[in-house]
Amino acid sequence: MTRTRKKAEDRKREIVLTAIRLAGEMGPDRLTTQHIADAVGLSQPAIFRHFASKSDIWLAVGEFIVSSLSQEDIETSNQNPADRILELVGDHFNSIARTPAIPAILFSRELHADNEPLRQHFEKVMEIRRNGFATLFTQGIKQKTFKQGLNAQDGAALVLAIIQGTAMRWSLENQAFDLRIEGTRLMEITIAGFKT
Amino acid sequence: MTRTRKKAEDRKREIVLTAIRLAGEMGPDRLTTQHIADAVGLSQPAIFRHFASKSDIWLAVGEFIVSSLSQEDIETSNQNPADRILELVGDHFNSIARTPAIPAILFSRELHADNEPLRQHFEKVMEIRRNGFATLFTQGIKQKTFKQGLNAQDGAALVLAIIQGTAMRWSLENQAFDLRIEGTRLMEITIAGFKT
DNA sequence: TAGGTTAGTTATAACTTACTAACTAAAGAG
DNA sequence: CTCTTTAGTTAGTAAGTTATAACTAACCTA
Repeated sequence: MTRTRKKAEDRKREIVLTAIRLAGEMGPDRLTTQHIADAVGLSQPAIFRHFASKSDIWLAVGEFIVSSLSQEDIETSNQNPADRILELVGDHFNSIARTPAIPAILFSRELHADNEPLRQHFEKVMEIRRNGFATLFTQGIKQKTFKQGLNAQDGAALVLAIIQGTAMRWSLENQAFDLRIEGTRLMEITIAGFKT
Repeated sequence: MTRTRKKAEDRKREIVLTAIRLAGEMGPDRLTTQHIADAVGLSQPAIFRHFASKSDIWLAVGEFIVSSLSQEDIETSNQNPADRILELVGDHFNSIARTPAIPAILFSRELHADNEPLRQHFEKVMEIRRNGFATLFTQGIKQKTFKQGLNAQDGAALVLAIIQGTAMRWSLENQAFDLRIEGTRLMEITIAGFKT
C-alpha cells in the first residue's frame, strides 16, 4: 500500500478548493472536517496538520474567494459608465456561477458568527465594490447618461441588491437558470430605467 | 418552589415564537433545543414533549411565518398597479423588519437541507408572491402605466430580488438601517424607471 | 378531595464533531 | 544509503446535541 504524500502547500490549496466545492454543494454550515477529509482522501485529523483550526480553513477560503473576486478595476476604462456597470455585473455573476459557494458562504450566519475576521474581510470587499459602482454612477450622472435626480449611492445599492437577490434565488432554485444571462438581462432593464 | 405549568397549546406557541426570535438573533443554524429551553425556562427534554423532533419545530416556525406573511390579496384593489406594488413591498419589508429571522431562515441552507417539507412550503409561497407581482405588472402594462416593452415576469423577478437583496444587506449589517424606508425608496427608484 | 391526565423533571444513551497525542513512513538532502 | 524532516496514520478526548426512559407533581374533573 503506497501512500502518496503531497507537499503542505499543495495540500493546503487542495483543502481550500475542496471546502469551497463542498460548501457549495451542501451548504457551509453543514460542512465538517470529516467531509473535507473524505473528499480529499485523508484522515480527519490530517486536516489539522495543515490548518490549526476549522476557522482558519474558512479564513483561507474567504481570502481565496476575495482574491478571485476583486481583480477588476473601475477607474481605468474609457467605456461609458452604463456599459461598464453591466460589464462588471456580468463578471460578478460569472464569478458566482463559477463558484456557487460564494453566496452561501457570504450569507452564512454561522460563518459570520463564528469568524469575525472573515466577516470583516467580506464587509470591506462589499464596501469597496459598492463605492466602485457609486463612482460609475457619479460619472454617468455627470455625463448626463443617467437621470440628474439619481443618487449614486442608491444606484450602487440597487445594483448590489439585484446581484445578491438574483444570486440567492439562483442558489435556492438549485442553479436552475443561467445566472449570468438572467442576471444581466434584469440588470439591463433596471439600468435602462436610470437613463435620461 | 411552585412550578407553573402552561397548557400544551400555549407552550407550543411560546416555543415557536422563541425559536423565531432566537433564530433572528443568533442565526437558525446555531439554534439548539437547549437554547430554546433556556429562553423559555424549561429543561431541554421538555421541548420534546411538545414537538416530536427539532425538524417539527422548524416546520411549525415555517408555517407561522408563512401564515403571517401572506395575508394580502392582490386582485381586490382599485389602486393603480404601481402604487399597489409599492404598498405590497412596504408590507413585505415591514413583515421582515418585525421578524428579522425571516431572511435568515429563508436562506438557511442547513434548514433547507434538513427539512424538505419546509423548503417546499417556502418555495410555494415565493412562487405565489412572484405571480402576484407579475399580475400587477401585467395590469400596469395593459393600462400603459408601465413601458410596453417591459416583461411582467422580469418586473416581478426584479422586485423580489431587490426585496431579498436589501433584506439580506440589512441582516448582514446587523439591521443598521430602517429596512422599510430604505427598501421602499430603492423600490420607488426602480419602479419609476419602469413607467412610461 | 381522590384520582387520572399531562406538563414538567432528572438521568442518560447514542452520536457527532473539533481537536490532541503518539507513532509511522514517505521524501529529499548529504 | 542513511538520516532528518514532515505529511501522514490510529487512537482517543472533551464538549455538545438530539432524543428517550422513567419518574413527579401540577391541574382538572367527577
